Amino acid sequence: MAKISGEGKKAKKAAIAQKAAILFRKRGYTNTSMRDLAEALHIEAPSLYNHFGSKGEILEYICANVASGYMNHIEQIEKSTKPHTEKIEEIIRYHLNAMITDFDEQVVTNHEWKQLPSPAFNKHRTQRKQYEEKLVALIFEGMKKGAFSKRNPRVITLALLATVRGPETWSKGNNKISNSIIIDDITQLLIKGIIK
Amino acid sequence: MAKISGEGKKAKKAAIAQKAAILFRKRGYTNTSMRDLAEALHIEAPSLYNHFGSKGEILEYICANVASGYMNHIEQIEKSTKPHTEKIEEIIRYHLNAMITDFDEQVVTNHEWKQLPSPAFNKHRTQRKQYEEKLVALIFEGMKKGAFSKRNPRVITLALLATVRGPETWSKGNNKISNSIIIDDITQLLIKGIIK
DNA sequence: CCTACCGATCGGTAGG
DNA sequence: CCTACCGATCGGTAGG
Repeated sequence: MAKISGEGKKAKKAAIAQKAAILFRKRGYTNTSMRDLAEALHIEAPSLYNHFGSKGEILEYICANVASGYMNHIEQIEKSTKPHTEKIEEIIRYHLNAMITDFDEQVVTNHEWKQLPSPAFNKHRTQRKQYEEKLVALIFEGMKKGAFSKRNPRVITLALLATVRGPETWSKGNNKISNSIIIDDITQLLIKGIIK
Repeated sequence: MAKISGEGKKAKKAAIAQKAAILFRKRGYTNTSMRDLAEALHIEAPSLYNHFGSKGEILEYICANVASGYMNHIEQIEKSTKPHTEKIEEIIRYHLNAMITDFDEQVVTNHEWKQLPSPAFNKHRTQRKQYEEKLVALIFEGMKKGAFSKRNPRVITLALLATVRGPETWSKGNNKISNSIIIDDITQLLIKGIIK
């Protein structure tokens, strides 16, 4: 008798979400039907509803995972006593590394989170706002301490967050460039631009 | 008797595309139906087909306008004899200014160009690639001349293009920040990061 | 620019 | 996990 709940169920759920992330990234969330996703998993569309209550819940699963990764990381950074330049550098590297290693989930979250169903949408939006505020505070502190050039801390924060999304648009042809060069060059560009 | 062709026709076409850009940006291209667009224009959906052959042609109209703006600008820059730092600064400022003044069209083009119908898709992709190559060349020259820090020119190009898209994600709440601060702070961040 | 309408496809449910 | 199926909505056409 096969297990119908527990570990097997959770693993199947994760497998569905992983495949969904690939399709959602390639074709977009709205352009990917539950039939497309089912076909990629070699099952029929209604079977998906044994694992997720709706299409929106699959997106929610993906976005929540990504968001909690970022929140956990920045909370760790806040606790540390490192200089601000190092803190910002670690955050930049976390973003770039996440973008490269969890490419599909990251891109889908950034592009499609506004299509999250209602309660999940508000929760996710709040998390993004909280993350942004933590980063603004870190950058503002660095400016006050004289480590960073004095500019509008919110503009710098949003520019940093935009830059670090760069690998999103990388085409296959650019993949000749190694991950470490991508991470190092972008990190240095940003740090050099931010510090005094 | 109303004119049924010429200037009036062209103006109506532009008006449809402008409204479409607003809706496509807010809800996404796929999530905006021809009925939604028609309603916003106070006409019936089938009437739209007197101005555009398909939904895809509306997207094509928007993306082609944006693309030609960028191509014309960089070709002007290539012709000039200014130092490389000034050239790059002008390009950065063009991007930021375009993003702020043609917000909807710019965001829609960046987010939805991959949904362009087949011939337009290939044309637009080629234009983006050409633009990218021109920018890589400019940055590589600047590095060779010793004006810019030596890094992978393609990584720097793609990071620059990502950064300059920052205002895309600006929320209304951040609009307390003036456009000139946004443009100046991001330009300075990037130039400082790029130069030697 | 409108009314009337079509075939295709969608997310999701019933029932097993 | 499947078959059978539904109501809603979509892009687009016919014909005026």
